[in-house]
Amino acid sequence: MATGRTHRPATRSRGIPEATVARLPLYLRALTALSERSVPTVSSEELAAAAGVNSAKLRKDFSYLGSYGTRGVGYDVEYLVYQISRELGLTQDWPVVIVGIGNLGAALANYGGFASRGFRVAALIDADPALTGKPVAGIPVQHTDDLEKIIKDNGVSIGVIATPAGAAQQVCDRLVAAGVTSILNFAPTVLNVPDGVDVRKVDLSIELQILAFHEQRKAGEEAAAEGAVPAAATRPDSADQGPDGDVPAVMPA
Amino acid sequence: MATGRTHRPATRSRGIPEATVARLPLYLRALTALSERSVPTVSSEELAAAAGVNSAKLRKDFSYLGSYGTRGVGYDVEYLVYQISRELGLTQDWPVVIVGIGNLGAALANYGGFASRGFRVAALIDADPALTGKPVAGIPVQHTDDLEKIIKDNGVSIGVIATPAGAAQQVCDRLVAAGVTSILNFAPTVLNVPDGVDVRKVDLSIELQILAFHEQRKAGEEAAAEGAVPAAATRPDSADQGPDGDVPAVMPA
DNA sequence: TCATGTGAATCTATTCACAGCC
DNA sequence: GGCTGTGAATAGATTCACATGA
Repeated sequence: MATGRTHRPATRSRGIPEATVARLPLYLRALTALSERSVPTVSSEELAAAAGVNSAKLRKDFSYLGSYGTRGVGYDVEYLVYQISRELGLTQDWPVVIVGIGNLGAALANYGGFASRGFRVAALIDADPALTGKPVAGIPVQHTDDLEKIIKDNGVSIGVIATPAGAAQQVCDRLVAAGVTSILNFAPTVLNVPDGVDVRKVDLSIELQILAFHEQRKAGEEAAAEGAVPAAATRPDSADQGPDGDVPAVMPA
Repeated sequence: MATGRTHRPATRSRGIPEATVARLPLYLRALTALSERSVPTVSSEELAAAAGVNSAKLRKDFSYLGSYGTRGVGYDVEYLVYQISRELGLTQDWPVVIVGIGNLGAALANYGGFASRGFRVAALIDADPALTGKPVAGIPVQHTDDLEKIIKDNGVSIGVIATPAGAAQQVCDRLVAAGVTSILNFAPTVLNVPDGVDVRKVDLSIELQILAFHEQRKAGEEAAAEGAVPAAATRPDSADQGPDGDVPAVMPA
């Protein structure tokens, strides 16, 4: 543990940039891997490589947390793991509910990453009475009717929405009314929430569309490198795909 | 379709900011919903509200695509749907493979959003021989051994990785070697890829950790508003969660 | 000597505010 | 009159480059 400081930088955690916060979990994961291999210290260069960022960015990020490194040496792995965990609030237990136990909800319930690092699946909730009582990942599914009670009894402040798009806003409203203040949304919808509630979204089709944009650009550049064809589809298989509206349900809940 | 322009702004699509690209799918979704309700035109204000952004940002975003609106009126819904689809490369067909058909892979295969909007699940691939031939979402799972052939036969350039963390880099390397140039990674690992290959990642535990950070801050501010307790856990249920290493497998593949 | 920590410079993104056009 | 389109202003993030201190 090397540097046994007392620390506590007074006006702590004030104004850590959002971009930095979003990278802390990445650093933490890389550090945890090092910790498991019993690596005692790591340089910004090495850690940055493991986390897939450049070292200047990493050092700047850490500078917002405090001076946790040793010049000429690097960072103490265990100490950093602890500091970042604390900064992220992972030294406490966060009960989480998952609403919508379809394919995706079940996958999330089974996801090992939940159990580790401070998160605990407190309950699974679904609107389908046929699912009520059935265990998924060892946890019996409860009915949506009891949502408010479940939230309150378990002191849940983080909710995961894995329902179809059509149900998401309604579920969201009920979660918020019951006291949830952070939501991870897997449904392909924009959620409206009051101030003070954080929403993060995970959207498969958005990610794919972003990739498609870059793919198209690559194809266009190849063509440009050869010559001609200024602004049209370049791939031979360019076809007009079926109609189909968007707003696809994630899965039946 | 209102404005029947010829368009094609010469040096098109040059330098659309990444942040704008990431929002285009959002606009497209909102526009598609309007289109289904047969709404003919929409103002930046209305569309921005539907997409969950502010109108200045939306107008600026659209300005990178060209001048597709009408002053004093707004935007023609159908026309914009087409322009954004084209910009994103969704007027062509993108065959996609999913590697790792566990809980999550199956959820993705069943996800309706794939089929719509230009993406087609060309193949499902898994390393488990017991799965080979079994249909998931109506598509028979193929064995990893045939990965290269599958990629080439189908002209796949976009791959989705839903394997455990330990297998992800290896799968990634094979996909890239076989010609895939865009990867959507659900495994909790940093993937190393050569230049010219795009990777986007979807990471549940990172999202949760970011939410936990903000939750903790909220709790801290509440406490501060009352007085005292400068920098410690505030929740009554603050507990030191079990040890457990990170790097959790998404599911068996 | 070596790698951190950080001001300064740069690049990117957002917001403002209004000219331009329907 | 009303809404788009966009320069200019601001805010935020990244990168540079080096002083600082173990």
